[in-house]
Amino acid sequence: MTASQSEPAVGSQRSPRAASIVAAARRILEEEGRDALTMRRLGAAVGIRAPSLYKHFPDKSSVEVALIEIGFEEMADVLNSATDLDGSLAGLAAAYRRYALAHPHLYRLVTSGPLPRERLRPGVEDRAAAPILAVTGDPDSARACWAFAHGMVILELDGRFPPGADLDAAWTAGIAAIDRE
Amino acid sequence: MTASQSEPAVGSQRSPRAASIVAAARRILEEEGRDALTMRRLGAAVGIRAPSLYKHFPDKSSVEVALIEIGFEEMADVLNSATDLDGSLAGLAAAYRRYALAHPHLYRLVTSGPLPRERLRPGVEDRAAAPILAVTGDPDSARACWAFAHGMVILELDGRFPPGADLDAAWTAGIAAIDRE
DNA sequence: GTCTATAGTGGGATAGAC
DNA sequence: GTCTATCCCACTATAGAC
Repeated sequence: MTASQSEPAVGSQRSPRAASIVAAARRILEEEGRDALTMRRLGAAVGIRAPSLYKHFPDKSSVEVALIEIGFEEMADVLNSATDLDGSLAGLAAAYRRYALAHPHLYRLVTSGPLPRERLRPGVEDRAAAPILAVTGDPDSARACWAFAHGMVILELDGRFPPGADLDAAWTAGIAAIDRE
Repeated sequence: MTASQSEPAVGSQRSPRAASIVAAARRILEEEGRDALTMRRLGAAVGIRAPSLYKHFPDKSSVEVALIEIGFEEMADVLNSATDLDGSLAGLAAAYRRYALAHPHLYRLVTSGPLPRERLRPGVEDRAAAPILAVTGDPDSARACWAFAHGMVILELDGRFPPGADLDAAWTAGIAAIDRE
């Protein structure tokens, strides 16, 4: 603990300027999607020119990595809270879905495509996964459970279910199956 | 039936030139991924300049739509064959996974992001979904089942499971849960 | 730490000649 | 149906002045 002031754990260890850049990046991502997050757009959002951003971050992917870490941390918080309140698989699943639907573009950034694991702060990914493992018991069931939840969410976000589909019922059916374990 | 010769159902209703363009597009997609599929690259693969492609397709997305239709049709074939041979959920799931892993980039194109349903030949999507519905019985379970399978596949393709994860075991755990229904 | 200027790359698509 | 020439766009990133 070398920090001289209390501060949010998230985004850690950076200058205030860098923190405001990450905050702006998050705003752009969440409001307009991943393609809208460009260095020009990000510079404009924070009030400087794109090239100046490179004084704070070595490249664009470093900004994205910061966002991915935030997403994992928030997911960990959300799932831990759900477990504390409820303890049921259904409660955990509902919390997972709620977070993903509330932050679709951040969820996508965190869960889709290759993950630069070596650039993440250690343990960040595991802390988000822990609540699922805790409720299912074994790792294989946890992975199956996560795959189900991720599949449901990403198909919903992508509009892949038929227009009239009852997704609550599909979630319930899936959870019931797992729970019968 | 107005066709005067026997022909593969796939890619249908187009000039031979257009068919060869789609074939080349598929090759590029499968071998190098979606980003590699550009009009310049596609023209080169088929031996003409990019602008000439626009005599055969109105735009790039039309080529992609043709590929999506092919993907759906092949998936329908694969799942129907699995059902005919076996009839078990496990057999169906294995066929689903096998096809996706054999054609990762095509699978992604078909199942990820927004789907231009109105541009697809009618029924193409439903025919791929039918075998899953047939084995699960009700639509809610079918959607849960599909979400599980898609989640497992896409997380595997994206390298999202931990390096040592036993994915066969995770599949088995998920299928066992659904089967206990 | 900010700027301007710019390099370098690549993309989709159109016009008009042949 | 193919070509050349070209437009217009957008992006990441760097150089060098201030």
